[in-house]
Amino acid sequence: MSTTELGAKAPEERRKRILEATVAVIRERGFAGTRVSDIAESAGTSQGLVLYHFGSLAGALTAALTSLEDEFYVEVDQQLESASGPIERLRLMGELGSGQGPAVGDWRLWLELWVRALHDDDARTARESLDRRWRASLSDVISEGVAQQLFTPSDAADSVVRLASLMDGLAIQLALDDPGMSTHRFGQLWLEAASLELGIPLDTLRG
Amino acid sequence: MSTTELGAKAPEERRKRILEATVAVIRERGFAGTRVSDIAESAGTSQGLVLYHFGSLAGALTAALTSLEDEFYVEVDQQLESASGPIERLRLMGELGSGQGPAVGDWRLWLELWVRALHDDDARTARESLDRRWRASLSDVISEGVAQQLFTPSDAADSVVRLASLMDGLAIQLALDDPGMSTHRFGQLWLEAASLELGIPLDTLRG
DNA sequence: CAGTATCCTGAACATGCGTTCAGATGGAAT
DNA sequence: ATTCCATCTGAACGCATGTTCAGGATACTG
Repeated sequence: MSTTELGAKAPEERRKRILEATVAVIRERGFAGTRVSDIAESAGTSQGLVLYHFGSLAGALTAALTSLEDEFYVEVDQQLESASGPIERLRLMGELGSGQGPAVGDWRLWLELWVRALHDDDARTARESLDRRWRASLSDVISEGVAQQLFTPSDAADSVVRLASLMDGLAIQLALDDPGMSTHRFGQLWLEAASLELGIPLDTLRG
Repeated sequence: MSTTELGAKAPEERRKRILEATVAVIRERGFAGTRVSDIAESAGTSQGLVLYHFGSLAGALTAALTSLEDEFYVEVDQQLESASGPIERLRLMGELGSGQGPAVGDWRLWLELWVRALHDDDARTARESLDRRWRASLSDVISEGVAQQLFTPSDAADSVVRLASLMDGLAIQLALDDPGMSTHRFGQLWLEAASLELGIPLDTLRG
């Protein structure tokens, strides 16, 4: 019997813990405010180990970034599969964005990512691919709706960009706790925009 | 005759130079990346003087923030007065946002401000008041259009929030040089949204 | 002209933080 | 049992950077 009960995969467990801790700290203190000691403390290990696994602070931050990316993809796809029909999928995307449903993650992380993308290339490509992916999903839903003659956008591509951008813009207020913004109002406003953009009666969309 | 040709206001000139330098450095390196030495170098003075005038790095950053706020107010009001009629004013706001006209400032600064607002109270209140002010201007323009029966939004308040948020969202892509986004497309997309929201024929809006 | 307050500088100081490193620990292989 | 390698720790190192400070220069004042 070994003295540890963690089994053979202890090191990788540890690595994963550090990764999660890194994300947690970034969420709290932002990319710029995250220190190696914060990560170590949050993960319950030494600073040395963080550097051992990721080489440097920047390495840990980048690793956290891609880990986040993966989570995002998995969660969005999983959620979208669970819905049937373009109307319901559209509603779901509104909820995913507003964070009502099982949240994709805190919008504050996205703000942090955007700013980091201004100065860091890894962040730039990560955010670009996340955005592209999200817009692709939205585009798919809209195409589906158009094919079923439920949606009648005057220009589907433009509507995709606008609806995605609107979500980002609303997200800023949500992330900053702007008075007058709430997850409920977020969802409301976004669905109304979708109704306008895609020519769907609001009642239909609200169900 | 004094040996300097700067006149009596030399100290305040100097202070102003430092303020402008601070804004410039923030624009380049972000809030988090701005160092006292950067400001001093950019302003052509010593580190000591920066601290002498603003007490601390944080003080300089905050001062730059409020200075930015003032500039914004002045420029927006000045621009909006130059336009006549709600349609033209709306078009102007689109241009102001996209940075085509005399730019309000780089959108990257706004991104920086948003993220700083996550962790710093001065930034939080600054950005909130900037946002409120901008939305108030937009709201005024829309009210004017409604009064003249040019605009027919189903809910003016909601349209204000959506159009302002859409601008923020588009701005992110512009700030990050997203492929597929440009100042021209920014203005295009935003005006189309305004057309949808306010029930204005596109031809009218495009002039 | 003398005195004083304001403005400004460059160097010194203190500290926080990323990184390095010498070794401890423990399991696997021989 | 001995060796070896991966894993992990805590301390030490060194650098970057915000802040302090002693003093010089300049401009007002009486």
